[in-house]
Amino acid sequence: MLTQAAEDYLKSIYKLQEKGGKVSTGILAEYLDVKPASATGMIKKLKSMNLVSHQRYQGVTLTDAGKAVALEIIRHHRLLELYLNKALGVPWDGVHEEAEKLEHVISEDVEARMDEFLGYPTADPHGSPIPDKNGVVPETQSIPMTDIQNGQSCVVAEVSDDDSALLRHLGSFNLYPGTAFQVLEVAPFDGPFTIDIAGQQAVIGREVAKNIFVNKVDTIDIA
Amino acid sequence: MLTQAAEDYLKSIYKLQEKGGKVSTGILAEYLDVKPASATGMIKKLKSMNLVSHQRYQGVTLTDAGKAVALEIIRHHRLLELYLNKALGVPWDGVHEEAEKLEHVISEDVEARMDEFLGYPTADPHGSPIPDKNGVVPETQSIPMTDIQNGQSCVVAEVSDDDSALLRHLGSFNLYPGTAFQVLEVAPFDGPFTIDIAGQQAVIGREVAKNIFVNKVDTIDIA
DNA sequence: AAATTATTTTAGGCATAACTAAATTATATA
DNA sequence: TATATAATTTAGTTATGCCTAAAATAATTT
Repeated sequence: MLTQAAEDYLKSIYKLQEKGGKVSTGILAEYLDVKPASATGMIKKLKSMNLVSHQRYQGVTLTDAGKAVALEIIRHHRLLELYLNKALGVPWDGVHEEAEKLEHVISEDVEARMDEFLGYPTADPHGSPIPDKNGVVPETQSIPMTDIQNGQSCVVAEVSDDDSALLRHLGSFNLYPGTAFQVLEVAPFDGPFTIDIAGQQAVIGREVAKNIFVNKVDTIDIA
Repeated sequence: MLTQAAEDYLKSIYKLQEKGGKVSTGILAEYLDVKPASATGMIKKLKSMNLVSHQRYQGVTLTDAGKAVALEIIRHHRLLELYLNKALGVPWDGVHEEAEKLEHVISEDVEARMDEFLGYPTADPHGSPIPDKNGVVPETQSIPMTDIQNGQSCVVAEVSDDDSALLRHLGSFNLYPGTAFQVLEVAPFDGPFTIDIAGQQAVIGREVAKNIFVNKVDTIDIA
C-alpha cells in the first residue's frame, strides 16, 4: 500500500506532466507546497518502487505503473466529486475538498458501485474527464477562454476545481460546464470579457477567465 | 484534530464501557490488539486532552467530551454502514470494513446529507442503534439469544457487525434484524439451538447464538 | 570562466504509535 | 501478614513517514 503523501505526489506529477512534459523537482515542490529537498526525497522513494523515472537534475516522469496509480486516484477523485454532487447534493464548490480526503480510502468495490449509479460518466462537475477503470482518459479539446475573440459563441467545457470561492463566483453567473455564452466585448490591454449568458450580461475578469476552458460553437441555441 | 488511532481508542473505550463499567488497561489493550504498555501511553495522551479520566491502576472512563467524540465516530460508522448498504447495495457483510476507513474522514455535512437520504434512521444494517446528531443513543432492550428457552418466539434485534464470515452465515438463514423465528429445541449441555424461520428449520451453534440479540414476542406472524 | 540558479545530498527534527524490559502497585493466597 | 501472582506503569527503544536547513554538486546563464 502507498501512503497518502505518495499518492498525492503521483497525482501531482501526472497533472504537471499533462501541462508541460518533464516535471522538475522545483515545480513539483512548489505545487505541493514543500521544499525541494522534500520532493527529492519522495522522488527517490517512488523511484525505488518503480513508479517514476528520474535521473539527477533531469526531472521526473511517471512510469506506466506510476501513471496507472495516478489515474486511479484521479478517477477516485472525480467520480467522488460527481457522486457527492449528484447523489447527495453537495454543492459544486464543496466537492473537491471532500473528495480530496475520500479518494485515498474508498475501495474499488464502492467505486464501481458509484460508477454504475452514475451511469458510467465521463466528466466530473467541473468538466474534468473521468478516466475509465482501465485508465483511459476521455479525449477533450477545449481551449482557454482567454483565446476567444469578440463575437464568438462558446460552451463551457471545464473549470478549475480547487478554488471554491471562484466556483461560487462562476456559479452565480451559471457558468457550469455545458452553459453556452457569447463574448460581446474583450477590453483592450488584457482587460475583462463582457459576455452574454442566456440574455444576461456579465463581466468576467481575465484572471477568472484563465480558469475557464471552452468549446467554440457557431451559434447559440436560444432556449 | 484527533489521530485515527486516538479516535479508535475512544470508540473502543466507549464500547467496553457499555458492557462493564470501568475499562482496565489490559482489557482495552486486548480489544485493540496492542500491548498494555501501548494502551497506557495513549490513555495518558487522551487524558492530557481531557477526553478520558484515569487514575493509575483504576481503569479509564470517558469524560463528557470524550464520550461526545466516541459517539460521533460511532454515528459516522453506523450511518455509513446503512448508507453503503441502502444507497450503493454493498452487502451487509462488507459494510463494516468499508465504514471503518470512511468514518475517520467523512465531513459533518456529508453525514447530514446521508442521514436525510436515509430518513433519519435509528439502526444500522446489523441492528446497532445510531446515535443522533446530539449524541443521544436510541434505547434498545434486546437480550442474548442464549437466554431464550424452548418454544419461545423472538425477532432478531441486533448481531455483531465485525465478523463477515459470521454475517454471511447468518444471511444464509435470513437472520437479519427484524426476522422472526421460534426456538424449537435447545440441546442440553450448552448445545446448539434448533429454530424455525418462516417454516424452514435451522441449527444454530452456541458460539453463533452468542452474537445474536433478540426481542421476545408472544406469537410469530405467519406471513 | 565566473556567477547564478537549481537540484541533490546530508544530517537531523518532529510526530505518531508501536514495542520490550524492568519497576511498581494491587490483589489473591497461604 | 507475608508472599506470590497479576496488572499496570515507567523508561527507553524502534520504526515509519515526512519534513527542513545547510552544504555540496550540477546545470545554466552572462
